[in-house]
Amino acid sequence: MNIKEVANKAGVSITTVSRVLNDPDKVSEKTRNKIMSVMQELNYTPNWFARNLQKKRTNVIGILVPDATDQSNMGIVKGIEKVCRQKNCNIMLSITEYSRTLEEQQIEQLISRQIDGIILLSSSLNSEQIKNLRSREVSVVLIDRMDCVNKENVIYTDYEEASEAAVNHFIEMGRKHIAFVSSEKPVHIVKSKYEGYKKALNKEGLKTESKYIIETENSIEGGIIAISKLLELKTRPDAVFVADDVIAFGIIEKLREDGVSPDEVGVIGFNDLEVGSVIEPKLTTVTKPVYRMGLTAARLLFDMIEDENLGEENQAIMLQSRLKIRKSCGNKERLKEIW
Amino acid sequence: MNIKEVANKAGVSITTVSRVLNDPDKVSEKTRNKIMSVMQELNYTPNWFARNLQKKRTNVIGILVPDATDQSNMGIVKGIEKVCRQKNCNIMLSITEYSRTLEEQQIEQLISRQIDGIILLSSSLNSEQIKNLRSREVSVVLIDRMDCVNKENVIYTDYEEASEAAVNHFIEMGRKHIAFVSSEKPVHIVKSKYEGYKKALNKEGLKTESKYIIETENSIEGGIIAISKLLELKTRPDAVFVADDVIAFGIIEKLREDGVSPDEVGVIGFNDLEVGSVIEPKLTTVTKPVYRMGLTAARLLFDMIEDENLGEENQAIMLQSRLKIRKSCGNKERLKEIW
DNA sequence: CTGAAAGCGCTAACAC
DNA sequence: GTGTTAGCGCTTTCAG
Repeated sequence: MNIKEVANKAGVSITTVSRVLNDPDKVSEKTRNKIMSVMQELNYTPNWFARNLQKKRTNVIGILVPDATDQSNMGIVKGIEKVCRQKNCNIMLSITEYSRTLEEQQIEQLISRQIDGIILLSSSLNSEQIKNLRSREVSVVLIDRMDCVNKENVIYTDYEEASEAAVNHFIEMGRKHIAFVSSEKPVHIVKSKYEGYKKALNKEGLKTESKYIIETENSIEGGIIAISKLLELKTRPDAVFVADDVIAFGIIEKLREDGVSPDEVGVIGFNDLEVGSVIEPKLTTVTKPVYRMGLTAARLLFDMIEDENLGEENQAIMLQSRLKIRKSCGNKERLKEIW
Repeated sequence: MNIKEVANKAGVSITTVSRVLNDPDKVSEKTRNKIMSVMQELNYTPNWFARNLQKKRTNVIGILVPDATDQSNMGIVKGIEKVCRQKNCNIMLSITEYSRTLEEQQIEQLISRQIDGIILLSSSLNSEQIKNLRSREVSVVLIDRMDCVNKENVIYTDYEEASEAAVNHFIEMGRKHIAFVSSEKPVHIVKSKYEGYKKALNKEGLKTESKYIIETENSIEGGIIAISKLLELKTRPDAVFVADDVIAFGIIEKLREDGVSPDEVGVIGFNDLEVGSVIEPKLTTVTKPVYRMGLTAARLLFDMIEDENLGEENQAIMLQSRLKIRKSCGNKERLKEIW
């Protein structure tokens, strides 16, 4: 089923058929109607490939996520999708499993498919590789690569500040031994959070102690393992700042089972996953505006795709995170709680 | 940058260049190396559209999910992606928001992009529409459309049986007033679960009572609202079978806050989300083999794409769900608990 | 307002 | 082993 058959059946040239597809106004209403009904009848769909052969844009963008079951990642994807739908654009989704090699391959694949642009979530590429992407014919927007600010287009959250605020909250409550628990990846996010943690401690003249810095798996199980180690220390921590709510869930559970109250060991998580409000004690956490990050990233990308000039200058956009105080941190007054 | 330039620079014809791309063996090693180095140098990527213009397959499949932040959905997608990666196939992801209209549009879009196949998660289309898809040139696999068994290719879980088993468990424990809480969508899943619930009751000569059947939003909040209604009844239920863990989380929370123990009101959820093991009391739930469903669906789809004959006969594949007994249902013995 | 014809970049017979 | 050539289905000048 192609344009030729439609043209034949309608008794016109293929040019005219093509026109009703691209410039309907330039065809008389009569012929247009005729052609359209023939299209219907023949169940005709224009061949996308033939079409794109002449055009520059494909109306497809790629999204690379490390993990498709990560709630935060998918919240971002949801935001991106929203914008794509308005733009009549399709999404190619690739999963990188936090592996640089996989990510490289997937990017090559996507580029070879002539996508218009690509959004990288917590990319594992080094900045050199990211820079090289600019020589290819795709627009690129990074999410959560704070190290590329000023060099690339990037959307991120003020992880460092937010983390500092969280740890500060512990300090204000008089906690002295504050632990930091995170997964290994994504590197840049973890690093920022750690910096914020360190900053808060240093401001108060406290030192980071390696025994209080735990790296674990990004899962509930990982949290249980991490807190178990911490509880075995001679000097237990009296607070734990956790880089991801999922890990915090495990920590909270273990603490509850061991009968350790938030007064003894406070916990603050990160990302504000919905279930944090259901566990006991309810999780104090730092919000991450995932949906908005997705929207913003997609809009930035389309700005670049649609306006060559905008592609030239890099734009870094920082969105805000804030502390959401609930019970798990041990705060009794909860003056700040508005949730 | 096209094949011609490469050919010129390498001093060969475009055919030879094309051959190193498609049939490297048919080119002498010398020329092949020469051409490949020129490709590198020129940073050449073959034009995907020109290529697919002659070929039948595009190596892209579409996946339609109602909600990208639903853990179960994305677990399935992960399984599909695994297979796609092996097959060197890309995924176009579309989100339907449980809307039939949106779904129709997205499918049209995808088909117009000449995808090889499409996997529909909890589709909202009616069976007529699904049937019509067969006249288009895409292979289709449905997930969770039990009503289409024997008529289409579908992967599903024995929701009905599993639900019956869950409700039976309540009955065995002596519960008399068992409520059923679910969201409105996805219709077919909810229906199956309800059937299982009904079956279990009827077997024991119990009747379903409309006051115990609650439809709510698929969220924690929805769960809170639902259980609140139930608690207000003159005759409170002594057990609640919930169609989705997310709703169950809300229910558990409300019950805990109100000081209602699992002995008074037991709860069993569905889907086995990871956090179910962290809340208090730990959630008894029914597993859903999401990852395996994804794998299976993708393999079925590729079988059809790769082997015309297999496309003819429909295949329905049912995977198993089972009850995972923890504390929330009020089971004291927990003999069956192996988790 | 409509049509003829020249490609878009690549593949696939078919020669040499 | 390599090149010539005819399309794939569509868009887009350029004439009429």
